[in-house]
Amino acid sequence: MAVDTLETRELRYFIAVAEELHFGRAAERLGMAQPPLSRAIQQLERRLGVSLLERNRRGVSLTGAGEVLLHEGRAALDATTAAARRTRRAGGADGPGGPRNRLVLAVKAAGSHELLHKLLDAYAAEPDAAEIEVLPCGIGEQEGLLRDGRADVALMQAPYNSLAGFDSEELLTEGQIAILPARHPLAARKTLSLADVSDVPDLPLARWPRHGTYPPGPGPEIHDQTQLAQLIALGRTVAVIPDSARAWLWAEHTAVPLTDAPPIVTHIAWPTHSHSLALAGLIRTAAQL
Amino acid sequence: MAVDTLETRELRYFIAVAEELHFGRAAERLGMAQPPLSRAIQQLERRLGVSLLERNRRGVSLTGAGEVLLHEGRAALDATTAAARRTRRAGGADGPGGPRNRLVLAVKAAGSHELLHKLLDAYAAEPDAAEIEVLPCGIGEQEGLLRDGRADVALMQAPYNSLAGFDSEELLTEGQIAILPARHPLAARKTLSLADVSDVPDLPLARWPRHGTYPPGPGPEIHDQTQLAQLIALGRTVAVIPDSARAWLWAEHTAVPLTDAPPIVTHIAWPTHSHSLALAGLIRTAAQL
DNA sequence: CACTGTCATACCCGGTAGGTATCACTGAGA
DNA sequence: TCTCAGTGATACCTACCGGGTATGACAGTG
Repeated sequence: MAVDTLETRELRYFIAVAEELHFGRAAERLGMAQPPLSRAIQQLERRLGVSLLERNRRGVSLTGAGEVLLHEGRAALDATTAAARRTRRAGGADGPGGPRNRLVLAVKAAGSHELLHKLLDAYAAEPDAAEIEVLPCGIGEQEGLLRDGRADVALMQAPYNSLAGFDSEELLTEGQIAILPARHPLAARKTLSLADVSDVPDLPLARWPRHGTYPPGPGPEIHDQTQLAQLIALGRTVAVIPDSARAWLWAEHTAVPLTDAPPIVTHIAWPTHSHSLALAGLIRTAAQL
Repeated sequence: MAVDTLETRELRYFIAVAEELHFGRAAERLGMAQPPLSRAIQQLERRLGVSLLERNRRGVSLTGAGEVLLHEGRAALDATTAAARRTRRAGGADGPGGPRNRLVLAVKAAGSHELLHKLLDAYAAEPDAAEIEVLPCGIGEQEGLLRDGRADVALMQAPYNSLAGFDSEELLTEGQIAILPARHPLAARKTLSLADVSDVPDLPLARWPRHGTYPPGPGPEIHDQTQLAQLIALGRTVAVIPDSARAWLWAEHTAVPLTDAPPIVTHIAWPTHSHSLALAGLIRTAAQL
């Protein structure tokens, strides 16, 4: 085989080993036995002429080239499965008799709710609108969904989401508010600054994941909106979130505008190389909102 | 095999057929016989549950799903070979004893010459600079080189190059000049407007390829700088190019500033997901120029 | 109505991916 | 020091499947 060709199978195998750093567990995850996996990785290293893994006593670690292949390979594997998924969708293979024209729109669950509603209504009114499947996802999951083809287009909020590697169009800029327990003293204020809410001893700031990891700090780690709402209602934390979140405030919550928080810009984003007519229509509709 | 997995081999095969629209020629290009290729495509269609090609009398054409797979598949295949190439480079597999740390920088041949010189000098002065291999390329080839891993980073000029899908940093903004045959009447002017040079009957404007194709028009199609220079010297054409091109003017050329041409912005650009230390150093150096 | 061009089918073969059994090595305890 | 557990590598076998050749089916053409 050519020296700069990789089979998808080889990528899957290497990524499994590189993530587990253990041939046995990687083989189990791949649903195969350990020896053929060892051999496949050896063949890969031999063909590339590069050592990818350091087999030292008690374990495996990545070489520099291995790090590169792990990152580049993930991107390549995502692109490959994206190709398969989008092709299947384009062919209407989702279900028998399913619509031939469908877009999957990834949205952070309960985020940008009002904007999403307006967008869907406006697009549905278009003459030859495709069917839009709304795919609710966790915080910061949109990038991965676009990359591996589970979604075609997403609503993202800068700077929470990274727009790097996607094309995008600005939709909405909004300020941020602090959401506090209604009974907390700070809830009585007309406005607050970031400094006011970031160092309250009895009310540590909630922490959101950024690119898969949580920043350090005393506050609770947040996975979804509901959990956050409950923790605030219980008086355990305070959150800084976009203005449109007022839509889901509870009775025990109080929203106070923040004077100095960075504005949140909601974008509609899609993979750079996309060029389907349905997607173009959706983007045009969104840009006219 | 899982229904949303594609083997690299299948992608190569399908893309060949989709580009040739002819099984026999595609098989020849792939260095194999036609029957196994036909069978492979059938298996692919069956596994995806999607029809990709329309085999009608006298030829083959793409279905909608086929179009999607052609585009997405090209991106995926590029990403895969990029992974292989960059891994090999990271492991120093380029040559025996070759340096472990090397970046390939794609530059339009003879473009941004002065800037490139400054960049290379400044970077070489850095304490732990990697080796930079300058890869001269044709007009608008940088994008492909970055995508399939033949290059790690490129100098691109907006709006000639499309920065979509890459991260980039602005380096230089410059105006444009018209390069004319020295003996032409227009060469005597102090300044010109785009209108002045775009409709001169005896001096049709040279045409550059944009994304692989040439815009229509009477002027000659330009492939490289030297050819352009010669055609201008012969009095056959006029070109509108960035100010820094004064560096390679011939004696028979005259440069006249254009008052209303869009400015050219040279960027340094790299694949979004890159994160090597060497690349980060080069970008930092470039941003400080 | 032969003839040509094109893709599909039938059938065969060899390479290789994957399985099982086992080895070689190393670190941890008793 | 001597097991013993844990890990990756090796040896060997089998079955599948990717690829080749020969040929068929069909349509358009002179």
